[in-house]
Amino acid sequence: MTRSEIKAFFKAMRPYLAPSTLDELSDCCDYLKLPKGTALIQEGKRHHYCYFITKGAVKSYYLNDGKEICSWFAFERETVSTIKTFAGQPSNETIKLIEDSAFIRVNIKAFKALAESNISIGRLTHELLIEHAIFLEELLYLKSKPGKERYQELINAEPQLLQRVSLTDLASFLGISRETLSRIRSKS
Amino acid sequence: MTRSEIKAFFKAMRPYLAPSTLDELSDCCDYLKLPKGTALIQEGKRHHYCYFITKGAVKSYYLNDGKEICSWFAFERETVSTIKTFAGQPSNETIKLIEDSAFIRVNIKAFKALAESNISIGRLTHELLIEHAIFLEELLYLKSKPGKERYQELINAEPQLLQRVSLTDLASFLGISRETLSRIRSKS
DNA sequence: CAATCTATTTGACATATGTCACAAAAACTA
DNA sequence: TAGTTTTTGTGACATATGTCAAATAGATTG
Repeated sequence: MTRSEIKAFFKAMRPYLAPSTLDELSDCCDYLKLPKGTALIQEGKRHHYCYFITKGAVKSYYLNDGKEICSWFAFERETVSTIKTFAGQPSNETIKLIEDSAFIRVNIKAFKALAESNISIGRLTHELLIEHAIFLEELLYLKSKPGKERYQELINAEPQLLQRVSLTDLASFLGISRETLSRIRSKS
Repeated sequence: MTRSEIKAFFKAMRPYLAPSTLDELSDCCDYLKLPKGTALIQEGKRHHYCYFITKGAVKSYYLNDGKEICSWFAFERETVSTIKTFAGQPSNETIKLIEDSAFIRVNIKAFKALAESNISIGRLTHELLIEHAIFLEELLYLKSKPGKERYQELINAEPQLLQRVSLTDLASFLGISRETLSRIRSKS
């Protein structure tokens, strides 16, 4: 992916970013492709990058009694990091690729420095934080419902999930057992 | 509460705020006392203020099939708003006082304008957003556990909750029925 | 393509939790 | 304080969900 493609990516994401801002931003970025199964961020470790998915898919999870609990999935054009990473603290989640994927990667320190010197990048990080919080609130709302409704609402809102996420991961995300998910699906 | 008490409140909250910044900030604030039961923010409506609790307690909830589902509680020195309110959108939660309470109130537009003109207020709003996101992630983590553990971890982390929150609200927050909470409590 | 491995489905069963009804306790109110 | 309302606790029961084991389907590899 060329530098001008990186700029086009951010321009599509936030049309308000001026050409000079896109120059500054893309200077801090690099591009990388990684195979399915790679861990982008690991539970318990500090990381220094924020990622934007240009192709592929990831899941975020943490371990509870040795069992993976999925907290979310992300796909093309979505921003991927953990808030703890953003805050400079060790992550409490692992982010792993569930497909061969490609990312634009930004160093968080450089990103924050830019945000302080360039007001529209400041606006971008502010908006990313607000969107992340809204996303988390929607997750909480979803998770407050009974399992059956959780599945149906989710599939209604994002039918493409079923094509790209294993039912095992989906069940753990929904907070129900694989078997229960299978039964919910066979009845509807 | 006098203007200098308001300044002292923010100074205690963020020691990095300079006297001149505290002046600017406190100019946008007012102070108000409200009785138990008052709704600070209502589901479906747009609101224009962010609150800081100086005394008292609130709960946030939304309705599902006519039933209240508590999403969080907040107490002295905590910041109270909804992220949707912050984003200028109608709130999807109602925030109601569960004790007679007192607040410092800031107009969100003025707060955001200050954040753009004064870099340390910008830092403050940025930090508030990050803390809110971390708070939501911890809630999600808590809610991914079985009901019994949710209760025990919560009471372990915040024993004072039991003194200030009704068991009905606590059960709805934990996502279990009142009766189940009562049984969990009587066994432990 | 056969062989192997992984993911998903199904059955049987135990258990946790919700619901409803009612009792007891506590908090308000006049 | 007595009466009323609200909150909390208990019992009985139905049901949803988890767990374990095994079968089936699907994917991957040589």
